[in-house]
Amino acid sequence: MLDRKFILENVDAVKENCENRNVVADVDRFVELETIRREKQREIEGLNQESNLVAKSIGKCATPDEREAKKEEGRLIREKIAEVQAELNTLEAELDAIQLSIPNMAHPEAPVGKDDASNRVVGYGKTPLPQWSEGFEPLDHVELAEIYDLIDFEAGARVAGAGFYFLKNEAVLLELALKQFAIRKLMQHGFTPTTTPDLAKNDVLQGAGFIPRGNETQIYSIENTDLSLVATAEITLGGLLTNQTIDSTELPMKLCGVSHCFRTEAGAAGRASRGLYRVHQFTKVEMFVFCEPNQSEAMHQELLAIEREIFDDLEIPYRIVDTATGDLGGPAYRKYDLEAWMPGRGGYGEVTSTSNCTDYQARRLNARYKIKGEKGTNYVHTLNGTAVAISRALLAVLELGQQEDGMIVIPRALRPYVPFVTIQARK
RNA sequence: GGAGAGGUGGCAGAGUGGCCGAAUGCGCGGGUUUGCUAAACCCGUGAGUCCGUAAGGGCUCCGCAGGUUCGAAUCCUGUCCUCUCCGCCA
Repeated sequence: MLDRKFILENVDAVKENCENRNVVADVDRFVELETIRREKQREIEGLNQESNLVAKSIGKCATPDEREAKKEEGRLIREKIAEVQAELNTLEAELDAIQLSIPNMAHPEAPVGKDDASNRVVGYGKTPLPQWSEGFEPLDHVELAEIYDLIDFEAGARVAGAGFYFLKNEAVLLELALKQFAIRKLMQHGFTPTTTPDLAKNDVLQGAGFIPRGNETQIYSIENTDLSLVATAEITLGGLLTNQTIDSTELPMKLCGVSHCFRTEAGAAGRASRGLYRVHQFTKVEMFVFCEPNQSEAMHQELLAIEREIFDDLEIPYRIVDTATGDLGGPAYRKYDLEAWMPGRGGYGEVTSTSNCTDYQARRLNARYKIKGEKGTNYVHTLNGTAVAISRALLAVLELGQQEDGMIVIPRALRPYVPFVTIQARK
């Protein structure tokens, strides 16, 4: 969330930002309420002071009568405090709701536009688009999965419903290979590997900017608990520093988290994509960084560079997209996506996403840092980026690896991790 | 899952209704002394927030949320977490 004082002092900029991001938030109402809240807050503090003074004076009272009079005085003040406090609580609740709905400010260079139509392509990967002979029709991964017996969507549907799947045979080893490959690469780049819980408390979800319950939620929640299945390890890794103040010497803290990711994909039903592209569960290796504010832009470039390296190594052609304001989501200040070429859909499809969330998540999570020898603390900046989302990466590897002679060739970068170089058809 | 114990500042650890934002020790910062280092000694040392140009002052915070009271780290309720023992289990 944004700082309340910042909102008050930058009303026009905040409103314009909401508009650019295609978000409806009642900023005017916020300003109105926050102004009243501040007055009430001061009133309460004054009353508390009075109350404290009365309480302290009681010990020095000479006579019992004097004592009783003071007690009565204190009692009255307490009643008054309770009254004002109740008003304050009502204000807080409404303020909090509005504050949550106000998105992060956007990077001044992020393309302005209502939706993904305004996304800007800012680069391409090293690998050229595949060239097949005239007349050769590449299959999509669903067809390939059938012929090579790699994924069983029907069994997934029988067991858990549409959007679930069983990986089989070489696909299982490829999942493990992609994980290994990504984790080792990140370790080389100074990331500490972790596996994270696949569940998190709803507070933590909210801190990361996810809404655990509600009609449009992406999140599966666990009945009779305040836990939800995570949609990404970004949630759990961000939660790592909840209510923590760490020393600046520990920054930047670069973490890599492996988790399962669960998404309801509510509202996406109509345009649900075929096969592995949009599924309810997948495995992901995620990058997450806590850093000082002046480091975050450079870190963001570093995360993007690592994503490029991974997909260049996997010999997957892609383009880089600078995400438009309207498509950023709440917490992101700036976001780059890598979109891989997917022959089956004859177009590009998102495979990674890296965001600089500045202090937007940190404020809600209350994640701070302290510089030794200096007074006070400050909010850290948080960044996240996909290293490999297995389902979509696997999709691309299979579709791009298919050969006209009927084999699927595995990218060189993965060969150290699997006991095969090609996959043969089974059907 | 059951029984017990406990959660206090960077750490250890006092504190069972007002003299406590919190003793003491360690650590940390500064200084004195000393060929250097060390030791010894002295001073200082939590965070958030509000008012103020500042000096300074107010408010809040002893896991978290409520409650009792003129007054709560201290009493009560709930909750989370940690430890010990038992049960179960990969």
